Amino acid sequence: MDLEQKCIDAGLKMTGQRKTILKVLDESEDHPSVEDVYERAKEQDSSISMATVYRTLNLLDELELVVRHDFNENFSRYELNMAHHHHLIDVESGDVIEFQNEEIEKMKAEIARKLGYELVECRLELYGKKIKA
Amino acid sequence: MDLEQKCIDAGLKMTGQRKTILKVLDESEDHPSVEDVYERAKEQDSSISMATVYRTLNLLDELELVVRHDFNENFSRYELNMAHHHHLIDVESGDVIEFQNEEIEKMKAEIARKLGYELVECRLELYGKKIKA
DNA sequence: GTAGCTGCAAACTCTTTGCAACTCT
DNA sequence: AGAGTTGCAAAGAGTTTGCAGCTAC
Repeated sequence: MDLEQKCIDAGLKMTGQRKTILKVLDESEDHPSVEDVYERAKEQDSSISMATVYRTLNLLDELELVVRHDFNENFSRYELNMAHHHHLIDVESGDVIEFQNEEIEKMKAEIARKLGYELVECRLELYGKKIKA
Repeated sequence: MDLEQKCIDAGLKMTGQRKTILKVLDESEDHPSVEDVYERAKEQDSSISMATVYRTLNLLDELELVVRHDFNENFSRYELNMAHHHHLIDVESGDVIEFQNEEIEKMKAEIARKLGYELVECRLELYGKKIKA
């Protein structure tokens, strides 16, 4: 099921601006900031406003179609909520690498359970320096 | 308290305000926001200003005497940089529980290494719901 | 037709900063 | 004495919101 359909199912109107923003997110291979999304959306629809980008990203976040990140910056970054994964941030270049690890997933749930909690969500971010070959 | 000594060693002047803020941090068992630190510091020195609290926390962060957190809120929380640990945040009450896990520590470093990185830092936060007994 | 959406600008929140006065060393 | 620190108020950055007009359904 595609993104637009999920929005419609959630009761959202499929306006041109929303289509544009969804397209931008879908085409982004990185983790764009709100500003980034705004810039990219403007290329396709120059009348789009920052307020709409904020409102739309907040809606998508509530619907959990998008994941909001905060990589120790003073603004948010977004990405589509696809396969569950974590991030390694290159402290020198700012590059973001995605990874998954089954063992860690199990361990997280296990730790939460031992503390008397059911794991709802989690953030794991590694910050590293590239090893020179 | 060798916190003060560490600050002096770093070349900071030990002003009354800084002593107060260090004391507040040392006595806090939670993860106070800047506002919290300010309120608690004001109880001991009513003339202290928000600007000084911000400036001091930023300095302590640079000296790595303090760790800045951002638990998906739109403001920062701080705690003294003591033993390395992670946090489980109760999504219903906002309570923060600290934990450590050797196995996860090893795995983190291992994952980073496999991706060609030397682990410099890391954030692991679990968000959970209390399991009713 | 109307509930919901949009752009604009103003407002808000958290944080930083310029400046003149003050204080630790 | 002098460099560093402070409080104040103003400025900044990121984000939210009230409103009047517009649009998808």
